[in-house]
Amino acid sequence: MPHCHSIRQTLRRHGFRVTPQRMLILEALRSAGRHMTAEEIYAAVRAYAPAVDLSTVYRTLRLLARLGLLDRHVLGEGRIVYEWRDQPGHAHFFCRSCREVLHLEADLLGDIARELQARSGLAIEQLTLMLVGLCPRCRASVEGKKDPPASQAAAR
Amino acid sequence: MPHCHSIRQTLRRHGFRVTPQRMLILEALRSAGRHMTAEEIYAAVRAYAPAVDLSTVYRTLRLLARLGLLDRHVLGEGRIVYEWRDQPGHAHFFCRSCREVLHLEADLLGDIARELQARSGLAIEQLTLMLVGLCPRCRASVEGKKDPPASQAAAR
DNA sequence: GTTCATGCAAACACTTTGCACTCCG
DNA sequence: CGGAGTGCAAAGTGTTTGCATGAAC
Repeated sequence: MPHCHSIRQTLRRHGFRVTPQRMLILEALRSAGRHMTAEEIYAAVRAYAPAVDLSTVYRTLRLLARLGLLDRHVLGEGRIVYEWRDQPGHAHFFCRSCREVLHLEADLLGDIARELQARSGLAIEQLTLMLVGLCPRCRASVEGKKDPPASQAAAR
Repeated sequence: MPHCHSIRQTLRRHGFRVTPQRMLILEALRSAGRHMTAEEIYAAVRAYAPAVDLSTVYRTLRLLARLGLLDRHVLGEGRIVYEWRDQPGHAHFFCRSCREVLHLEADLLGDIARELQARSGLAIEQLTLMLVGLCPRCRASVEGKKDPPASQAAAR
């Protein structure tokens, strides 16, 4: 666990305790290397420590997010996910067909933030670009069929 | 009600019925001219028709969003709001201090979508730019104080 | 030893669903 | 009239909270 020490420091510096639960949750996210829902994190942690409670996961995620040790994102359909804070800025793409979530390297995000900040006088601390549509695969599979934009079948 | 006729047409065209509930919900959003949560829409509609049920509001919002008659957005903290589809594209800014939501005119959104679409091969249908930070007013009010990035008090 | 954090269970907010009746077309 | 749409009640999700026990420092 490389960042282990600095994490302990961050917790202690703000007057919080270093508990196995907190370290486990961080480690689960770090080693997964992808975003996870609270439920997924709960499952991952319980593989190591079956006694950990879901409420502890929620409490811990909120704390760690506010300490800046991990990021919280709201995806396409309102699903909330967390991820280890490493990539500086990237966008999430939600495919409405296969329900897959893709990460997009978006060098644009920094530019967008700067641009908006200059224009508006806002202090932008977090920027999330959320996209919904069809991934290349699903796009190809519906190609050819005239897709009815919102047929009765599709709308329910 | 100006758009009234084309709305009826859109519903009929897809085989859905025109009901007072559906028209009331659309009208509530149109006349409000701002985004509203399901609960807010429910309250607004009940002012005119007290018998309308909350489940009908949810069912109708989902239907109308899929027909493209209104937009569904996920805001800063995961709150879901709906709004009358008029502005082509704009971003939401959530101030973490006063919890206000500001609309930003973002001419950039179109450009961003085109850029990403070209690079990635994705079919981008919906693009939401979600910002969190401090609005100019709150920014000014915390100026001077060295704000502790995540003090114990702030973190719980 | 204090105090903070956890596990447990219960409450909570928001959204969806099953069903009989209603009313649009 | 037939079936889509509604109101009602109930269940489902995902998340938060109160409290006594247990762990971190």
